[in-house]
Amino acid sequence: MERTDLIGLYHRLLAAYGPQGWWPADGPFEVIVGAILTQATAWENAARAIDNLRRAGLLDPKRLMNAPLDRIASLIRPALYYNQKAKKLKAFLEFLAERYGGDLDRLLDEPLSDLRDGLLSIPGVGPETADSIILYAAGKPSFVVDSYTKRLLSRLGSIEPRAGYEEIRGLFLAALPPDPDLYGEYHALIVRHGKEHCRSAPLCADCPIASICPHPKAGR
DNA sequence: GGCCAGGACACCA
DNA sequence: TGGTGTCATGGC
Repeated sequence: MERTDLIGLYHRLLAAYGPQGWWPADGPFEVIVGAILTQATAWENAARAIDNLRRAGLLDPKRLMNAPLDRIASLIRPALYYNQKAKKLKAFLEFLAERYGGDLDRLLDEPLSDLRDGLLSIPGVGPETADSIILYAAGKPSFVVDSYTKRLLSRLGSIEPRAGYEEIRGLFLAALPPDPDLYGEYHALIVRHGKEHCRSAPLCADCPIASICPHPKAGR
């Protein structure tokens, strides 16, 4: 495996795309709702679902907690897998109520590792969703790995195609200073790049990081 | 009309 | 552990 200069990669992406300003949300609770609703779903569809919740006055922990499950599900239909995601939202709110008396600030003030363990204990919250919440809602340095991240590092030869989530996250944690702004911008840049380049195997023509991409068809 | 989005989980061998 | 099916909308 080649070792990719992850700091250098960050600067290349930043130079190519500019700051992305993630997460697109108004306040930590909206970040959390968005993190769950965007699972395996285009952000535009998740955003529609969030708008529906907002118009219904349910973008609030207590009010969403008291809303019927089928009411939530019908509002978030655009977000795909809406029945499952309605249950996931409820599961998060039950966790928040039982462990923190419904106080979101108390949850987000937890030390990073405790916060991560707590979030991962919630059914429907896996590592990517947990790290998104830790990073973008709590503002703590936990790197978010998604399918774009995995595909990019695999393309660059830094990981085996079957590398697991924690292994990939560990590469970034080891290479970068624990800066939430850096992590947040980096993840957003990887997503931006992934949407626009290298979707299918031999691509990379006019790719902004082609000069460090070992792929034969990279236009270097 | 098919394909795929900023995953997680259950089930199987 | 790793592979695979399920969930089930909307835009291109």
